[in-house]
Amino acid sequence: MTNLTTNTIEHNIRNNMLLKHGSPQFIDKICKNSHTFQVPKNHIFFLREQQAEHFYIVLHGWVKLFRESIDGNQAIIDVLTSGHIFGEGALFENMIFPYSAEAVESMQLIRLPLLSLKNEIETNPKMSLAMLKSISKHKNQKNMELEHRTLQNAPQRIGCFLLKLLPKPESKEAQDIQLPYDKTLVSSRLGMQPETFSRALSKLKKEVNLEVKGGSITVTNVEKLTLFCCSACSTIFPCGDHE
Amino acid sequence: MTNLTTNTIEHNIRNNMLLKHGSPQFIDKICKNSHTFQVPKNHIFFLREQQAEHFYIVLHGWVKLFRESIDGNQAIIDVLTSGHIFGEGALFENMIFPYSAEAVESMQLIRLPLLSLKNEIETNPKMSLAMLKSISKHKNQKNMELEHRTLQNAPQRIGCFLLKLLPKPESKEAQDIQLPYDKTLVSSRLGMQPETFSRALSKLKKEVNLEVKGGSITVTNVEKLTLFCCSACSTIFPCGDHE
DNA sequence: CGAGGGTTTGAAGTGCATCAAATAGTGTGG
DNA sequence: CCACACTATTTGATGCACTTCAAACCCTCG
Repeated sequence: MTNLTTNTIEHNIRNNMLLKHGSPQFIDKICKNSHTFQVPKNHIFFLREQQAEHFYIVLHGWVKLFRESIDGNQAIIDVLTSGHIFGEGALFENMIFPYSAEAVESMQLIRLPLLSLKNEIETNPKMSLAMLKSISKHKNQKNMELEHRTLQNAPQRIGCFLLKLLPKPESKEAQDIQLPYDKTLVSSRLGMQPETFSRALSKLKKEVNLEVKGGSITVTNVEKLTLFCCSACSTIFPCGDHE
Repeated sequence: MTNLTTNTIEHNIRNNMLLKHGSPQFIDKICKNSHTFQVPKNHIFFLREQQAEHFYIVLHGWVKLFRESIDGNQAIIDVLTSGHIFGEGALFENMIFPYSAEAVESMQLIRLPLLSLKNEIETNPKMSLAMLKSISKHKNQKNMELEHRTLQNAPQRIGCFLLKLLPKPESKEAQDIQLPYDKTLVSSRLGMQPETFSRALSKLKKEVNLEVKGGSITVTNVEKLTLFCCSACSTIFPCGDHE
């Protein structure tokens, strides 16, 4: 392990919303027991139901967390990128991963020992409070997603997804967005078919004056977009369904 | 407050999955600061966005937790009965209720001080761990619900709802079920219209040999029902989407 | 018995899925 | 740098699931 990677790892751990609340000893320990590695595109590197010994931080690239039904369909749990951790949920599931994880593209990860985290949560009140905050936030996002599925149609859900990508959420100015991963994945993240996504996006485009060129989208009228999406929803953007 | 109610309250607190992990001083304190009261049918007794000072335990009856969109539709978050607590989520939302609460029928509640709970979580590691377990479980249920919305159709979602009501989940015998609240509410809990519910239930009835008489349902073939619902899902019943 | 809410049924419409095929875009080896 | 292969995306045609609107039915309760 080069000094550079060590620094990168430490930097990532110290900046992670959850881990940074750990004690110095804890940080030290997991840094020492950490490991970075590369995952090739489309590689599934752990499976749901599998015994969990590690959790992960994304250094670079995107991971897809998902579950598969008996008859072969999949439901996307989340799609994460740099700085986000995952796999830690196994702590509350008898050390069994509650979802599978696949590299959306070639990707770099930090692997960290789950037992150390478990121990830190159990012994450091600061850490367990941080964990509470973190899970609670996730739970809220899930509630928002469920609300979206219930109350919003396909174009509105797409619009909401775009709003979350705005570089300056608070500003009303025209803004450029780049879709973070391919449209097929976006569509399944939003619980619809690729064809539906395509058609819904062009409907949205007409409705709120987007400019779409491949994965690049310009939102000319943020207010119009906000109104279009959030009127079906319990909260107006920015609504907390973030990160 | 009669002695009887005091005992009832204490009994409920000591048996609550979350609160029972509190310290004796905490239990004492919240018992002293507790209050039971009756809520008439259809009464909305707190609103989303409202400042939260209390959380609640259901003594008797059913509460509907929900959010309302700008243009007047509602999304059901949960429907709870005896022994369940709610409103505690405000702790992680700057003491603001993240949903509204309405009595589905005339109902009895225990009201408890939220700040005491906050304090206990912050000072008693046992309690914060219990809270972690509790929220984590809720988060999982939300993930399951989202999966169901994505992968199951209306009859399957209803079937899944019925499975959770089985008095002997592990047994394969024919079993009787009573719908816990009216069909309109069940349907919106499952994210569908009452008409859809009605039609989907009769489809399910043909498909897996149910006997339906108003709100009473006999599942004659548990295995068939399980297969029908869970083949669309990532886990076979009993699947953890419970309580 | 009659009023009112819950539930079912019917008819028609809408949105999304599915299947099939065309098109655009990307990376590869020559 | 081009042609090819392969994948992502779009478009068209059609079907199905769920919704919507309307009306009938049923049940309970005063």
